[in-house]
Amino acid sequence: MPDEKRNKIIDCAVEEFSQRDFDNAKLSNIVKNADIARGSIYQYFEDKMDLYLYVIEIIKESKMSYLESLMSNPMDMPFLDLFKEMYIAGLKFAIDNPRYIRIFSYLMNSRNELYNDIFKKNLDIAYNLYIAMIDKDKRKGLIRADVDSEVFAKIVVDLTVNVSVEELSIGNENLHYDNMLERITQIIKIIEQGVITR
Amino acid sequence: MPDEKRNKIIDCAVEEFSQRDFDNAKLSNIVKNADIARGSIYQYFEDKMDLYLYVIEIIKESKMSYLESLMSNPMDMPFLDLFKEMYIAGLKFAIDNPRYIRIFSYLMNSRNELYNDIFKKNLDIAYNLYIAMIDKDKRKGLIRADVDSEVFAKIVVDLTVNVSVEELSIGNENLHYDNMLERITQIIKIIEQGVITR
DNA sequence: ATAGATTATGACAAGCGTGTCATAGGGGGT
DNA sequence: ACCCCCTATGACACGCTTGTCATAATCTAT
Repeated sequence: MPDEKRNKIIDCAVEEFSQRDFDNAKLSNIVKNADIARGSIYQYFEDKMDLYLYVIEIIKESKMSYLESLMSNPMDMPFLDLFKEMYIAGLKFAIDNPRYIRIFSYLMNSRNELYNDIFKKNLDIAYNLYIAMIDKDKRKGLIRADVDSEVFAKIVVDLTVNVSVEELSIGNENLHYDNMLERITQIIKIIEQGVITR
Repeated sequence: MPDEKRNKIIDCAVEEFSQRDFDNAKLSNIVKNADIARGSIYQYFEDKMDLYLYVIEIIKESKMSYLESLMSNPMDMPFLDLFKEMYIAGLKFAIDNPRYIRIFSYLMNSRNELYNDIFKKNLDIAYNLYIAMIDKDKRKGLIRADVDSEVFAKIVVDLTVNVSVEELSIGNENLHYDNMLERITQIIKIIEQGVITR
């Protein structure tokens, strides 16, 4: 399990899976870049899928570390504050780990069972958490009672999902922290106040 | 070019491409379902990609027919009215053509050159049109001047893109017109008025 | 130094896909 | 009835991939 070589394999796997989706990623490229024999990979991993899942696990853990501080007690802050913090955390993660984002992007877009296992589940959890928080804010009088909680939560989920993935996968180079911070501020302003003249 | 058989091929191609992305779609399945010989397909189409692009073209035309009435003079109506109409048109298209939606979904998520050619270009056009319309509404006093036009346009594009694709690709069966109409009404309400207590 | 166990290697088998092509089949005109 | 042209056919060549496995190299313990 522990190994210098293992890490090289994983690094090259991350590189390959960030350039091609699972089906199109080639073990041959990975072994070539890692400078090992084809057979060696099977010393460390069951098969291609096993290697892939290992990479996914690493990414999930990394992403979690960015969100940890927020998730400790999410119900303590107003929903829109949490949204902003999560957006920013996701942004930092994306900036720090562009390869991870591309891998997630491919996975998210594959829409197969894997997607459901890894993503959909978490999005549903977030969606339901959001609804609960929105309802709490309604009771506190922070959010208007006539706003549809589910629709609002869905909008937020949609926007969150699109953040990093879209920016990076299009090969956008102007993903700078300050630009993005300005953008999330504007998004939240629109969500808070709406767009029409009052 | 004109043929009964050609239509059968196309129908089976639509079926196959709606179940698998381009790479995973198999010509073998198409010819099997169309009940023709493998070689026959090459009588009508250059290769797999040629067939695919033909299908994409059909879908684009179909989608256009749903949007046509709206696009005649889009600048005549307030932006949010146009957004609502487009959302509804997209919805009708999705309900009428679930297979087309899945094909588009796969393409949209592939994020390769093809995506850029077929999708990105159109989204950029829409995005810029939206910005122009938002600015016009600002001048008319319908939309507040302090709203960031680009961010607003981007939110709308994001939401529009996600409509049909997301609903259908997740295999959602509760994509009913009335539900969706209610939803877009709520979305627009949030965008118009915001969510915070005033 | 040596035996034995563990790990590395890369040629190769097996599978699966597309696109081809020699051959067969079908009209329509004479 | 015959010929000719055009379309249909499906076996097959070719390419590309993953995972295997006999063999070689390396390490470890005595």
